[in-house]
Amino acid sequence: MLERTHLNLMRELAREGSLTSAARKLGSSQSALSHAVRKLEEQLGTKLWEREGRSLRLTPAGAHLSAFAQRIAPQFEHAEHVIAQIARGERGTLRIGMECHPCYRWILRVIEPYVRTHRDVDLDVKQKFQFGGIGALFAHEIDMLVTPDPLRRKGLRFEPVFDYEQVLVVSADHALARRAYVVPADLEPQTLITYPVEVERLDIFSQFLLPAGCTPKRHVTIETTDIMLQLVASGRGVAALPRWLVKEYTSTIPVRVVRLGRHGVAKQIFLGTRVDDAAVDYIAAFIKLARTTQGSRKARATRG
Amino acid sequence: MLERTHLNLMRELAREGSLTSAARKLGSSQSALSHAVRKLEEQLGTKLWEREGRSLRLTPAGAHLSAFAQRIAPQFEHAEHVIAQIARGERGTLRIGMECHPCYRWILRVIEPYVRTHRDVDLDVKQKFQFGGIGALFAHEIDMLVTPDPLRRKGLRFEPVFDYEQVLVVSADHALARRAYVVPADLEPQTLITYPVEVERLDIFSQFLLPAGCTPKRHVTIETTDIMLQLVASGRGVAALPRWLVKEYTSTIPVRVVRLGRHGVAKQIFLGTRVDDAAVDYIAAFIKLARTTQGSRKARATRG
DNA sequence: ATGCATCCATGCAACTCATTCATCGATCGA
DNA sequence: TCGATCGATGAATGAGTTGCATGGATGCAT
Repeated sequence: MLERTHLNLMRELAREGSLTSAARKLGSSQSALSHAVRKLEEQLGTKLWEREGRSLRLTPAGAHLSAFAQRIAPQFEHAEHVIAQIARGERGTLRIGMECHPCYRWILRVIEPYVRTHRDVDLDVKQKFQFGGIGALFAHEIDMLVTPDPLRRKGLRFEPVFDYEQVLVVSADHALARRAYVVPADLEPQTLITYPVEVERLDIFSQFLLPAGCTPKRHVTIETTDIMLQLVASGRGVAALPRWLVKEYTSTIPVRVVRLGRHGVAKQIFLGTRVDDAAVDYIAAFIKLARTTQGSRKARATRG
Repeated sequence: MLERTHLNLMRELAREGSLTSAARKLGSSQSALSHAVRKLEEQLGTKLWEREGRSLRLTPAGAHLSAFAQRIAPQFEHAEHVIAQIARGERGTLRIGMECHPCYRWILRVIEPYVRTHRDVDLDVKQKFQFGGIGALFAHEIDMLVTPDPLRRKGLRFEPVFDYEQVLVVSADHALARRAYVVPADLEPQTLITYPVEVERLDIFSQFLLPAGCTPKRHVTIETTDIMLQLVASGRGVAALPRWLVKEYTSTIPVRVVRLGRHGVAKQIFLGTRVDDAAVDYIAAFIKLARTTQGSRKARATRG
C-alpha cells in the first residue's frame, strides 16, 4: 500500500536526483532508500526510476507518483500543524447556541471584536435545538450556550457576563409612559406583545405577572424586535424587553420605557460551557472578552 | 508521523462509530485499532476520540483529522489506480516531436481518431529541440519523433508509416505546369520558395538540385504553407511540397503539381520511438493507428 | 589508459514496531 | 442483576524495516 513515507521518499528523491543525497535529507541510509524503492516498485508492479548512468530518471509511473507526492505531502504537513494548533487550543470551531431573542443582538457585540483577534477560530451560531440548549451543550452540538436561564448541572459551567434590566416598553403618548414604574395590575387592560416562545420562558410572565396572579387582556407574538417596537409605538400594545436593547431603537422609534415594579426586573445573560472545555484557550478567551465587552457587568458597574 | 494507515483508521472509525466494527471492516483486530489510536494520540499530543459510554465521539482535533482523512484517503486510492493503469500502458503522456513542417499537418489526421479512442493518454506536441529530434528522444524529452529522416541508432526504432511523393508546385499558368516532369536544370531560372530550415534538410536541394549541381535563381523562405502556395499561385516562385499536402489546397488555390524527375522523389514519414517503449500499449497503438490511417502505406497500396 | 570517487544494488544480521491473544473493567439492555 | 458488548491493557510474537559491509558500474581527472 502506498504510504506517506513513500511520498516523502519520492518527493525528496525527485528533488535531489540521487538516493544518496535524498537519504541524507531524510536522515536515513542510502541502503534503506534503495530497499524501499525496490519494494515499492514490486508492490506497484512497475518501475518508478530508471537507472541512467550513475543517477536516476523517473519513469512515467514514477513521474505521476512524484507529482502526487508533491501535491499531497505538504497537505500532511499542514494537517499536522493544524492539529497541533487545535491541541493547543489556538484553533477550532466555536459553536454558539442562543436561547433568547435579545441574546443574539447582544452576542454580536462580543463576536465582532472576537473574530478580529481569533482568525483561526471558526464561529457557528445556532438557534434551534432538538433537546433544548442544555441538551445541545451536553451532546456536543454546540460548545457555548448564551442564555438568561442557567441550569446548574454537573459537567456544565455558567458564567454571568452581562447584567441588564427588563423593562416595559410603551408608546410615547401611552398612559403609563410617565409613570415611575408599573405594577402587574397595570398590565391587565393592555395588549402584551412578545416573541413567539413558551410562556414559561418569558420573564414578564414568570417574574412579574404570574407571581401576582395577573394576565394581560390580550397576548400576541411577533418574531422581530423591529416590528414589535413599531407596533408598540403605534399604541397597538406594550412589550417587555431589555433596557439596553430598547435604547438602540429609541432614536428612530418613539417609545418610552417604564420600570417593572418598584425595584425593576433584574436579568443576567450567562455563557454556559462544558467544564471539559475550560482549558480550551479560544473558549476561555471568548468568555473573558464577553465579560469585558461594553455593556457588560464591568461597564454597568461604572455606570451605576 | 501521520501515516496513511491512520487516515484509513480515522475514516473507518468515524464511519462505523466503534472500534470493533471498524476493525472488522479493516480486517484487523479491535486491539490493534485501540493500540493504534492510543499511539497516534500520544504522537499528536491530543485526544482524538472521547469515550462516550461504550462508544466513541470525535474531539475537535479528531474531527479535523477525520475530515482530512475523508478528503485524502480517496486520493491515495485514485493514485494507486492511475499508477496501475500507467503500469499496464493504458494511460500516460505521449509527447510527440516534429521535425518537418508537413509532418504536423499529417500527424493531425492520426491524432484526431487517436484521442477519441485513448482518452487516458495526454498528448503533447513539440517542434523545437535543443539537440535535435533524436537527442530529444534519447533524453526522454519526447516519446515519439515524426520525421522524414530516420537515423538508425541503438535503442531507437523507426517505423515507416506513410509514403508520399515530393512534387514541384507551380502556378496554373506557369510554363512548367503542363510538363510531365521537370529536371533540375528547369529550376535554375526559377525563384524557389521553401520553409525556413537548413538547406540540408530540404529534399528539393538534397535529393534533386544538389546531386545535379544546380541551384535556383533565387531562394526565399516562408513559414506557412498557406502563404507559400498563395505566392506560388501568383507566379512569384515555385515550391516543393508533398503531393498529398498540395491536394488539400488545390480546390481553393489555383496551383499545379509537377513530378520532380522522371521517377519522382519518393519520401516516407517515420515514427521514431525508444525500443524500451515498444511494450507500452498506447505508444504501440499510436504507431499501429498511424500505419492504417487514410493516406498511409496501406491506403496507398490499394491505390496502386 | 588507469586510478579514484561516487553512485546504486544486494545479502545478512539486528532491531523496531505493529499485531494478536487473553483478559479486565465499564456500560447498557433485558 | 445478569449477560452481552464495548474499549483498554500487558506480554509475546513475528513481519518488516534498517544499517552495515560489500560489490559492480560509471564518470572524472591525471
